[in-house]
Amino acid sequence: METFEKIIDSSITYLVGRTSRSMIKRLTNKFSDAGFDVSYEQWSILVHLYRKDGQTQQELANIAVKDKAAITRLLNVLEKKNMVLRIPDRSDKRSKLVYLTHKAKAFKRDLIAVVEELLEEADHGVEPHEMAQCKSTLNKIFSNFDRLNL
Amino acid sequence: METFEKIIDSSITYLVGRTSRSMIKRLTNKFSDAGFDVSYEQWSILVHLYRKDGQTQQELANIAVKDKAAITRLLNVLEKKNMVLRIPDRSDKRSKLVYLTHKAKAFKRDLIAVVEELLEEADHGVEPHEMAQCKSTLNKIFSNFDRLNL
DNA sequence: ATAAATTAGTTGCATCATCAACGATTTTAT
DNA sequence: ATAAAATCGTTGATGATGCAACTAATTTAT
Repeated sequence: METFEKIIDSSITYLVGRTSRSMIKRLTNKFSDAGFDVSYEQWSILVHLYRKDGQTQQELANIAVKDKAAITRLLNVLEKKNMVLRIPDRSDKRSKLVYLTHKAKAFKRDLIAVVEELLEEADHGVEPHEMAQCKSTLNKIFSNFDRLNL
Repeated sequence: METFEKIIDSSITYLVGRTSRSMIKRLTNKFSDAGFDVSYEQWSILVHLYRKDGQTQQELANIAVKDKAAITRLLNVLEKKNMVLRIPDRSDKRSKLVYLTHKAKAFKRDLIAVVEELLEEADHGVEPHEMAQCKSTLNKIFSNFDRLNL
């Protein structure tokens, strides 16, 4: 039945979803194989701090596209693992600034190397131009829904 | 710093992940707005039953690309909502066959209509050929990781 | 024919997500 | 100046996920 082809197997929702899950699974395993006790979700916070240390939780929520409650809990985990510190912001007592620990900084190079490896795995059989085109289309689709999710 | 561009904002991992989450969020809201108490995950089971009723839980796990434990729990929820029934398979006592209830069948047309609307929303500003190309690339990337996740 | 391996489904454990409500603080509007 | 609105982070409730261990049933291998 043609309808099901359209809404399942060949739907952009299905294809994006399963691709996302397969990448997350692969990255989880690669971190673990490399000896790091860091989940994909924890990485998705760390990487933003590697780029810019000392952001507020709200800033992290926005950039990581997650709920601020989710950030609170991920940071609880990262704090327990001695990867981050929460420092009250002197100029705005509502906010906390999140900083990487020495331990987290020491992992930086190796974690990034694992992710770069993963990105190369994704490229297999995909021309650079084709990948660029795919990213561009994904950005359009994301924008469509991001706007609708207001 | 060029590295961060590469591994975050413009990485296929990040783009696929956020697109997936924005689509799921949108679909959840659309179901809810249309008056259906059905989550994206529950839909992802129902749709396979709409295509072919009476599948085993293992078949559903394979086709939905989820853990069989996840299927068990989603079916518990769907059963409580009177959307599915689990019938022991007479020819293999280990298996259960999952069937849609009348209630679930009554929702079929409307749920599919909501999803078709969602897919149209995704298309905004994206040429048909461009969308087809994007899906093709996503399939390649999925295959790369699916193989590696063995 | 029977022991060993495999398969189907469930459950416990740990992790993560979203939503709504809340307290504390800051911003804005009058 | 002060009352109302908005913002930041936390918490509780609920739903979902993956992995591993387990039971029951079926296949397979000898």
